[in-house]
Amino acid sequence: MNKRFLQNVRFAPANSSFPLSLNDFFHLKSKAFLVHKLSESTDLFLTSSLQSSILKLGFASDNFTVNRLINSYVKLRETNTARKLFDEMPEPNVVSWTSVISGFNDTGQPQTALSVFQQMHEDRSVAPNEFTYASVFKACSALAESRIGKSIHARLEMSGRRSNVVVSSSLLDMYGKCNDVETARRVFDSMIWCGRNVVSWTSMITAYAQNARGHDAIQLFKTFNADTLTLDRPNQFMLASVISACSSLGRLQWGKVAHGVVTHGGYETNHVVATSLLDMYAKCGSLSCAEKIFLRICCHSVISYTSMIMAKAKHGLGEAALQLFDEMVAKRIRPNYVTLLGVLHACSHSGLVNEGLGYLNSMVEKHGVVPDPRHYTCVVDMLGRFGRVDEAYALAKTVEVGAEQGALLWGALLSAGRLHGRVDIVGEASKRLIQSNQQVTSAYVALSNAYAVAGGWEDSESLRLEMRRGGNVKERACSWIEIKDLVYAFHAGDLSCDESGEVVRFMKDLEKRMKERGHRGSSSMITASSSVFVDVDEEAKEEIVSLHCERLALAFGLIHLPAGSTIRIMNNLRMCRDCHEAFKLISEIVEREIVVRDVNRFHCFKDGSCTCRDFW
DNA sequence: GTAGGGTTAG
Repeated sequence: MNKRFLQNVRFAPANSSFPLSLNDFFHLKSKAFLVHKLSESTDLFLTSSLQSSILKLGFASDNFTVNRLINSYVKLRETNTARKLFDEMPEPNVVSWTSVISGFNDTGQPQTALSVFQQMHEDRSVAPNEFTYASVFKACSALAESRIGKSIHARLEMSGRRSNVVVSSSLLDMYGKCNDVETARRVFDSMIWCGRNVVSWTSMITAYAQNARGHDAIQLFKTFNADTLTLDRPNQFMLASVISACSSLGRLQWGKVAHGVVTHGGYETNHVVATSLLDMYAKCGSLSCAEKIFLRICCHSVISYTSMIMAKAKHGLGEAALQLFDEMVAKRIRPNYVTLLGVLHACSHSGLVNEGLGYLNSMVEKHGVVPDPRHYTCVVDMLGRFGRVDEAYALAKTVEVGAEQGALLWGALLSAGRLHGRVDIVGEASKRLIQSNQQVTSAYVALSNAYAVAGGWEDSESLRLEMRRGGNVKERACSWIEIKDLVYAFHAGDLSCDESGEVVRFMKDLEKRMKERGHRGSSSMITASSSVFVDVDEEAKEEIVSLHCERLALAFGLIHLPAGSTIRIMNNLRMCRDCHEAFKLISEIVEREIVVRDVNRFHCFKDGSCTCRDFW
């Protein structure tokens, strides 16, 4: 062996599992061998050793070899070294540019990826190819940056370059992530010319699922399965998105069917699929199934723990959620901002107010998570629910917030003011919402009612007039219940079900029993029940606390309530400060376990006729 | 040689 050559190769420490055999050293002069080793390298020490050889052997000016070296560093997430090599290239080619762009994407630096693309555009010496465009659209997706994405899309169209399935998939994914579902669909439809594969179908299903178009997502999944042109079968990516669509619709039966497909396809052990199933069961009211899935996950992540914490929190099991959080921290799984939102949510929905404040104040110090407006909104909501409205207001005023997140913050305060009859707080929150052009209709209605309650009828009337002139029409709130595999919908103000009969009798009985137990919020149940014509109650109906449908239907079946009544009771119970206590009591009355589910995120469906059978 | 899709909040 050439002694001088060996001096150029850095050797690994004695205890390292260095991936070059003695035999390999005899081939180190060969460019093909170096390139081959680079593509295999999963070891920074090996890649840097190979780099030394490349330099010494005079391959530094060879684009092909240097590109391989750049790719090797990119795979090792050493983007700074990759960038340095790139910057030193006298004439980088399109692969060099694209490798660097894709490297920044893969290491969570999409902004830098876009700036490299911009530099490439200004440089003008090399034209981007399909690979470059696919990487750039991916960067735009990560940033949800539709303005830049659209201009690059236009540049691609003008270049006359034919799009392929990968470029089009990344393009439609970008539009989906930027909430432009219609353009995403147009791209998907245009793909009939370049062909579609399981990735493009998944991207479109995901675009629907992530943009509150769950029915369209499921419809497209059905079309995919019926499509005779594709030989692809649903894989773990597609199933995770379909399950997410079922969650967003709150359709337990569809979710169960999707679970069947998961089991049939052998994807139950995939942790992303399992997490989406967990979330689906929790959102569709079946906490016990969610827990079963959670216990089966062998390799837990921050997301699986966060989903389970959130599930318990939403089902009113605050202490169990906090216990799970402790377990997660003990396992050294680092919580993120969503986990802390779950923890605060747990405190908020279980009356653990001081604990919640403690978590908010120690987030940075203990978990390294800086509270953002969403965390403050959760705490404002928590303080407001438990009557500490002034503290909630004081906290809200300290939060620096944009219009969109401000709507949530001041919306939470508005609810608190309304719940506790604080006209001043309702007025303040409503004004802020109207000024920032957010939730204007809700704010007008709340403010008008607040004036009316305080006796300011003229102010109230003039506000209503102003609201009508501005064309602000209140959308009708809608709730629904799934019994077996059929869905029944009920609109606010719809009096088709017997309001004054069995529902009110049931509520009065519940109120009596709660008073006997010393609970104080019960009077608002009947107030809400009997004031369905007042706008403030219409507002309240948008913030629905729902019950586990199937069990509840069975439960209420025992006391012969019509199916629609359950929805009325749910809406009325939402007004009750001790609603979890009320649920417990109902469980005892009907001798069935009842699980609470929060359907705030769900969207009004239009088609109640779909059943499990025509889904699959 | 380089490229695309999935799960967690409100």
